[in-house]
Amino acid sequence: MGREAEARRNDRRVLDAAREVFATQGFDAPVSAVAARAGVGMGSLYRRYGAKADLLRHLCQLAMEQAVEAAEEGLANADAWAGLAGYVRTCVAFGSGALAPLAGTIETTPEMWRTSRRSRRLLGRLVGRARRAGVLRPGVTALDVAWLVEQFGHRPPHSMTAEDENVRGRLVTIALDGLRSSPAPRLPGRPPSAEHYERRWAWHVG
Amino acid sequence: MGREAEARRNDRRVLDAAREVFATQGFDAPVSAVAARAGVGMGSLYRRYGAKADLLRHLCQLAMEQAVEAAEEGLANADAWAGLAGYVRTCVAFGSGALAPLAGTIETTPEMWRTSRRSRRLLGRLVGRARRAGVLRPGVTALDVAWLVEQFGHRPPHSMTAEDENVRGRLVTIALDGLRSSPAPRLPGRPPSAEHYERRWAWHVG
DNA sequence: TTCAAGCGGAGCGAATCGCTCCGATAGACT
DNA sequence: AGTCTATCGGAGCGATTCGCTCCGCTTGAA
Repeated sequence: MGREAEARRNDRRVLDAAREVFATQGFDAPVSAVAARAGVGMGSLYRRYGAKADLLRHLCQLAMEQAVEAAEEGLANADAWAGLAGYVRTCVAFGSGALAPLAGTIETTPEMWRTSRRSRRLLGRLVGRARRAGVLRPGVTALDVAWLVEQFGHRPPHSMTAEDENVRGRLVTIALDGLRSSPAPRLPGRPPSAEHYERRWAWHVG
Repeated sequence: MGREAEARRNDRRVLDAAREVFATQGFDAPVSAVAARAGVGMGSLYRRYGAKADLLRHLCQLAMEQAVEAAEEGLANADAWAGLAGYVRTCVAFGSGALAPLAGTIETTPEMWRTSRRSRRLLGRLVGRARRAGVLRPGVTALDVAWLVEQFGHRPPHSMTAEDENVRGRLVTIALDGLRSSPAPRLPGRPPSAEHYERRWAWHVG
């Protein structure tokens, strides 16, 4: 195997190892654990990613691209409900919300913001279509769905504002009504705000 | 204020501060942060709790007692569904599942095991009553409800076994059906096992 | 056979954390 | 009022951990 091929194989291994190590040990797991898991030396890892934050950013970017892909697949489904349900299942399955604890701990690149917004725009279309088809519970917004996805693969949030409580109250109602064998009433509280959803990712220096 | 009263006040302050600090910063937050938040010196904190693990164990114990109380309140409600729903809402509200990441990181005392089992027995009665009343979705077990509560106040799990996937698949279905304005089908997968539920808390030395 | 590009991992410096120890403080008792 | 002493607060110690660098070694190419 040539050096070039080995480099590509190493990059793949590092990415897989990073996903697994950070998912199981949390994001403050040592970089050496990632390198060991990948069967790669620290030197190779740090030549590819100049710092731990770079690796984490790349992981975020890949996860968001995966979410975009899931949304496009959902929209490709002719059945509006099956498309939305498939999106949620897919995102939860690959742990889309698992990177949420990183919010505010790493600097976000413009590319990350672009991908995030693209993902949310696609989800908006998915939800809007379901609403127009009449298969969606009244009052449910795209951000409700985004929060729901994120909640399923989440450690306790780093800050619990009144808006967070509002969001959680909605999710609890959803889960409760899913549990109950009866028709579903309208959701309580206010719809989540996009500003609140984004603000968590603002980087706090120092 | 007498020394005795000050000691009691300090104990309360430490507990409140610990809950807040660990909830917002995670369980590896420094003990000094708890002391600072409580407005108490390290000496006072460490005289009451000989080690950080002692403080965490006490926090677990209190949370489980709160869950027991919530279950008893639920059973006191004549309406079987309202009782169960109230239990879930209460547990999620005070972050009953927030201590789950501690599983396996601290030694569990016999008293903790007793309270845990008492809590689950009460939840079993709550769920059984709802089932007999016909207000509960078919196939839902007490542990389904326990997992659901825990999932809503959770960072990404430390280990993702096949059984974890099974559990998560159930929760996703519940949440999805809560989202959907249609009657709810039977839950997929197998019911969660009590052994799996408990095993996470086995202490791994070293 | 020689060269150098790329690899692995030992180890450094810094930062952090759990916990101890002791001077300061303020009720309790005479 | 004066003394005693139980309790308080927090500076600092020792140990651990982690991000990252640096260098000797491997291995494919010329």
